[in-house]
Amino acid sequence: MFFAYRDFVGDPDHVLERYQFGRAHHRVLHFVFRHPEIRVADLLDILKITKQSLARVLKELIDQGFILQKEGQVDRRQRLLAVTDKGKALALELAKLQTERFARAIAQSGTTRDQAVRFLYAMIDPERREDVTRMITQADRALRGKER
Amino acid sequence: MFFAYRDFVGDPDHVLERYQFGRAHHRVLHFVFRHPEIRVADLLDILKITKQSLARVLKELIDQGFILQKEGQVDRRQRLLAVTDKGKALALELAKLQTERFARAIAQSGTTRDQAVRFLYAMIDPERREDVTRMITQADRALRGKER
DNA sequence: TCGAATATGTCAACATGGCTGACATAAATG
DNA sequence: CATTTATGTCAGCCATGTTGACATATTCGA
Repeated sequence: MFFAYRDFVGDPDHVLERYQFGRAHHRVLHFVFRHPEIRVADLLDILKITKQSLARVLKELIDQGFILQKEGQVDRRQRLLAVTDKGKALALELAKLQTERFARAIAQSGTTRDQAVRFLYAMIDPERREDVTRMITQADRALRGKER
Repeated sequence: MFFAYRDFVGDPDHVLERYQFGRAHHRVLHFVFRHPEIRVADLLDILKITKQSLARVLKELIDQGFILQKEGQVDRRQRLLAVTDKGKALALELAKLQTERFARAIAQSGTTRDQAVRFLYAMIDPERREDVTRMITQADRALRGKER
């Protein structure tokens, strides 16, 4: 698990160096990409970090034009986050590396995609699985928000 | 993968707090446990960190009596590392948490242990897989060393 | 046997990405 | 209008990684 994860995050790490970014930037970019118009508070909730930690990383992503903020129309206190075209391109480039590794691993191991996914999912704390599903499938508060 | 790994290392993290240890200590303890009489250089090679980074963590593990050093008989420059009984107990306690999670995940996902292992293995960079196997199976330079 | 290479330790400075606490501002809400 | 909420920001701390430089003991090769 340790080595699999190390190499899994290794591919993106190389690309991120080009922009002087680290893994923290990747995570932020990823979830903002998956959740257009996400609120800062919800992003913090997903990442389980403090807003002070997020601030530094987010600022760099915004400064370099990968993410932009806009005022919420409904609630103007909110700064809704979304990736720019540039951000989308990078997010996709990074995701591609990881999904390719994943696909290769499945092919080489003779497992099915479904089994691998179910196994990884089952490694997560039971009480967190639902939350994780929501985060991944982005059937998120972009939708839930509208019901509020 | 991100969430699975996060929770996978989460269990040990709680236990390690008791001793004011972090993940770095866990990794060192784990590999020293798996490789009795490992040389410092080989440990650095496994962990892929610098000796300065290792030094701090290792010192704490030695000071608190989890690991001990002894002079190599063959080469007296070497400081061979091994866990104490106390270190063994902690290593086993931590390993138990993770193997239990692993076993549960396998049972719940309907995958076989073999498939899950092969999948994780296949996630590793092909050129590193052999090394990783050696590290895990501890058919290590404890043996290889004798051939030198 | 002596000089070079090796194994390890250690000092100092620095980067990254977490953390806490405190406080500011603007907007929403009861 | 007072309070709560969403966000931002300042300042300092911690863990764990990095590089570079240098010290010491020991082994090894010419």
